[in-house]
Amino acid sequence: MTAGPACTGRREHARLRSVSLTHIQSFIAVAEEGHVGRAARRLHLTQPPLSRHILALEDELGTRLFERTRNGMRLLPAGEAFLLHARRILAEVDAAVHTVRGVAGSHTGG
Amino acid sequence: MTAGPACTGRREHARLRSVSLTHIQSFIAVAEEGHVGRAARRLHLTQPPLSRHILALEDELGTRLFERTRNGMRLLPAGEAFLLHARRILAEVDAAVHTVRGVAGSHTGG
DNA sequence: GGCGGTCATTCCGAAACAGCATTGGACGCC
DNA sequence: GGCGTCCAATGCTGTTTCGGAATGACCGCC
Repeated sequence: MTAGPACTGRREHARLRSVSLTHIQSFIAVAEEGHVGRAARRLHLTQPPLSRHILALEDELGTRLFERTRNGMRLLPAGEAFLLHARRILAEVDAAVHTVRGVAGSHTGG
Repeated sequence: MTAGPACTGRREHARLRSVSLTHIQSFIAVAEEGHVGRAARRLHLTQPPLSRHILALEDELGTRLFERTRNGMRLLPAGEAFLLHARRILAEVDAAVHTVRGVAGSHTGG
């Protein structure tokens, strides 16, 4: 038996061991800006870690999300598909936070 | 009052600086198990970090999500509201991964 | 009063992360 | 064709974050 966590005995939510909201945010920024460096500034980050975010995401998904051109990054079809989901995920998180605050407020503050 | 990075100069996706998919996963596990320790085992984790995840989430949301009883953790209304969103978020992530793999496969594998 | 079970806290070592400096590739210019 | 420019990728290092063992605090039970 493997010694690592690869037992797969549990059927939790599959792996999202690596996909993080930070990576998703980074992906969206790069997709919208078309440049890693510019997206980095928008996120108050520097270029190298942002570049690594994208690489990690692509590695996790097993597919290239962007085409590297000499003008920057262009979305590939897989990237465009992911972008739709990515936006929805962040919107869901936003909604979750908002909802909880609303519920809490109505219960504590009337 | 908190003097954090409340500049809000950028109107990105607001803050989700702290809310992470790991925390959401932890929250769901605790909500379903009703015990931090048991949820920890299910996640192949130990109790202290999991306890911290919940505390961090509650801190981030500004509200208690669970009622601490001597028998474990019981969901408060705010927690129940968050649970619905939490499940949807993870499902969205799952769908995103699935979709991207599908798109990539159809483009590379024919 | 001792015991078992629960979550919260403290401390420490390891892994992850961001940033700096640099490299490598592609194109335009002269 | 060599050189400078613009872009992303990589090596390396300091810092931060994170997980885990041990411990504390609380409560019911016997």
